Amino acid sequence: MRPSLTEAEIADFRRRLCAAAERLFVERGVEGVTMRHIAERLECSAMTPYRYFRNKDEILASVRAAALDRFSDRLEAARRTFGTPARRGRAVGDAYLRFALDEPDAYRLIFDLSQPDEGDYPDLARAGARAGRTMSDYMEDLVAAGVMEGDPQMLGLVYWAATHGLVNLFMAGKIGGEAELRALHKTMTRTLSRGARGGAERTQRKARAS
Amino acid sequence: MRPSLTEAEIADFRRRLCAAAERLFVERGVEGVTMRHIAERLECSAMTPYRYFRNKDEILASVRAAALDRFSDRLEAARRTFGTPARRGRAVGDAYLRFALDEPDAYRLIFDLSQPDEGDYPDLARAGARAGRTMSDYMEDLVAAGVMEGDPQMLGLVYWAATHGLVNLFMAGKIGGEAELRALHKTMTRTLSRGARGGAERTQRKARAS
DNA sequence: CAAAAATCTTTACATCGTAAAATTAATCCG
DNA sequence: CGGATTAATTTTACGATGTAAAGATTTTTG
Repeated sequence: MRPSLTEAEIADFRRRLCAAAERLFVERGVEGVTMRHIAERLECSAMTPYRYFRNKDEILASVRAAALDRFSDRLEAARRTFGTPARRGRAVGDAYLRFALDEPDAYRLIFDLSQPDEGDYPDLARAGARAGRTMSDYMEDLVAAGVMEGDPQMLGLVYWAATHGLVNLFMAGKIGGEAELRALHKTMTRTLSRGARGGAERTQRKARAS
Repeated sequence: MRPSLTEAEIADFRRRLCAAAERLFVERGVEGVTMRHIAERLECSAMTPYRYFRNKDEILASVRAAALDRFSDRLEAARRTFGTPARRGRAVGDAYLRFALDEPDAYRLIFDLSQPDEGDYPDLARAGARAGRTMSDYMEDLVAAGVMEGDPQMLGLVYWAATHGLVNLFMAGKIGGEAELRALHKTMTRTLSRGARGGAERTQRKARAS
């Protein structure tokens, strides 16, 4: 009988398919990535992808997971920077922004392709969790170094949320140019860390008083 | 000849159509709001809506603009609260969160129905601009009262972005419950205003030194 | 009552995701 | 070599979607 597909063949096809889907996303936007267009790029019929993915959503989840992993790679690389914890912290924040700025397609892909039911796609869940962990690890560094005070995970969420919101506003054209965005982000970072440190000081003062 | 539709008739039909679209969004989610379903609710043919709206996108833009206006109403009502500027400030922040919490459908509607090309829909643009202005006005209050320092519009953007990000994370189930969300938001608000005030103090110190 | 014109409905088309059936291709066994 | 077997792929088909074009309906006016 005809030989079944090798694990490697499957992996290879999946990779090529995801790459095609991503190029389509970049070239034609979200609604340009359709089964039939993907198949066209791969020079196969519209149904062939269904031997490699359950459905379109699984494809999108896979593409998104890959992008999220590239994102996490960048953040983690920044975290391995030499220098004081505070400097490393700044490096991670910068890395976030730099990723959004010089790979805007990947960034948009991560957030535009999101769907309500992430739970059904383990790869995506893993990638999402990893990115989240990277952000809170980064905060943990700062807390350990006494630069910030509070629950690192919480601080990570807030910082991440604020940065993402800023990038969103930038991409929607609500913020002038890259320079303004960078300035805003820097101010925000300073503000957040000063605010958090202020909190620590007050906590100390309170402790001393009692 | 047959009489043309009154301005009032048109407005009425538009209102009913938007209401139907919104109910569909709430009951069946984004992808449940289709031309044919809307028409069914209105007991007319699938093509009738096209006498009142250019296309589906214009309908979505209209629904979204209405929701945005309700949102702005709430924020502006909070801004009219009695008390110190700081108290009013907190009231607006709380109003934002309260809106997201007790009208989650309206909140999701505002952000889920967003599309790349808002420029083609003046109503939506106006509603969006109004909401943005409300946020920066709120910040202006705080700056005028000396609670914060910096460009109000910038502060508004950051605060709005961070709050929105927080709500997003909450709705994605990344934050435990409402209590946790409220706590996070409160911490964030405190952190941001302390940070901003810290910035002001430092600026003063700097000014005195030179 | 016929003409005119505005509203509304019907029909039709391209596109979408994908289920089911039909086809092709590659291996094994006699 | 030549079916038989079975995995991979393609073809065909279906129901939905947004909406263009054509047809039907309704109401006012001469």
